[in-house]
Amino acid sequence: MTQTNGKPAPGRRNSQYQKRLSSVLRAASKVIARDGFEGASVREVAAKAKIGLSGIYYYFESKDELLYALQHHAFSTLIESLQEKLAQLSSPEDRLKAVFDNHFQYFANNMDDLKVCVHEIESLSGKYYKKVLKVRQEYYGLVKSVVAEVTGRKNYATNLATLSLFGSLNWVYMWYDKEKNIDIDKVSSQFLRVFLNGVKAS
Amino acid sequence: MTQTNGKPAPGRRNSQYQKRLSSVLRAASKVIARDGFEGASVREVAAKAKIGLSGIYYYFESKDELLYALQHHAFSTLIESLQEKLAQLSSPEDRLKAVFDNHFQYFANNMDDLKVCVHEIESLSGKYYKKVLKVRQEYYGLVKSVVAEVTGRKNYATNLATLSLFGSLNWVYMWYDKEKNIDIDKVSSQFLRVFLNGVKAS
DNA sequence: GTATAATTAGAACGAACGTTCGATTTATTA
DNA sequence: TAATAAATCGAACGTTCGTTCTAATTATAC
Repeated sequence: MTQTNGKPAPGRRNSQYQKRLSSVLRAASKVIARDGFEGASVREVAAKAKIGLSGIYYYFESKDELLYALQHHAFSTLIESLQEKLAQLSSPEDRLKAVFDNHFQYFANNMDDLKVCVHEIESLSGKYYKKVLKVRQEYYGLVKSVVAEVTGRKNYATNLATLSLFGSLNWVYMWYDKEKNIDIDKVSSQFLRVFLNGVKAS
Repeated sequence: MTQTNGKPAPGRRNSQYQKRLSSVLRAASKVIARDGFEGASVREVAAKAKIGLSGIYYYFESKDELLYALQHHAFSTLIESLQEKLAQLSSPEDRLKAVFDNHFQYFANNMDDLKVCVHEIESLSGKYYKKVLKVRQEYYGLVKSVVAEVTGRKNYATNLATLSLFGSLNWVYMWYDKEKNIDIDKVSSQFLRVFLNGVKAS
């Protein structure tokens, strides 16, 4: 299940195909993160991926599908790695810490992808939007259930707290500065502490 | 100081001029909030404002200046109304409550404007970007000082807490549903409670 | 080595965009 | 009412965009 679209099997040159495809994805991530989806041009993505303009359309049927692939892959990875961490933890507070750490770690290692996920949520429509919405809600549901373990109830307040939490996490790309070598683990711990104390006291 | 640009004085028909101008701003706010700045077309803004395409350029010198006017006005209003509220309060917790309420009230009454402020921060460049950055940082500094009153210190933790707070507030437009008649005051109280308990316990 | 499929390259399309310009209409002044 | 300024309009310009198509190239298979 490494394929993101319905293209015919790429034969034995599979490894070359995959390398090209992921270089296109990496380029797209960079350009879209910098210019926004509407502002990003397929021409520049192609140039950055060292491929012809029309070459993009051998790997993706449209600019939309490119964005879809980026977002879907990022959310899937986030969910997968979070579930792996959660499977080994039982204490609600440890599990909540895993939520924070998982998100921040993914952010630290894939800033452009996460920014594209957060900032271009509404740039898709139709089937692509629906598919991304589904995994996004899956991720949201997962986090919400962990928050509910801490608060002890699945009520409106827990729901709002989760939304507040997502706000905090999703805003990070706006102020985090790679150049400043900020310790992302400390940020995660600090965010966790404030949120945890906040919901426990309520 | 009702003028946002350096246009010549509009004579006695000032009232008509101002009405047109604000109808352009309202239309722009709607369209940009829905389609994003890059995706929004000046043609549709003009249509929604019931003016010719070229008429827009009588009031604004460029699409960029339009966005600048929207953002600068929104931040200025946010700062002004917050300062009015703060001037009458002395208790740190009451003042923090005023920060939440002020932001949520403005959001409730000007959703499109606030969304454009949050979502299109990076859509400007050059002089317009710098000017908006300035008022944005003024607003940030104001909120941060109130948070510092509650925590009792202006350290790194307070700084991070403020960033976390802004994330929560700025994310609201992504999930708030006007149709569902959500009580925005309750949302504000709930967000305040979690944040306040969080920073007090730390 | 020849046929077949996978991949790339280049040129071109129509559409939409922000902006400009000159003419025209509407309002104000005297 | 005549002269002046403010405001609006419609048409057009040049550019960039996403996408398509066909031909060429490269790798695989027999």
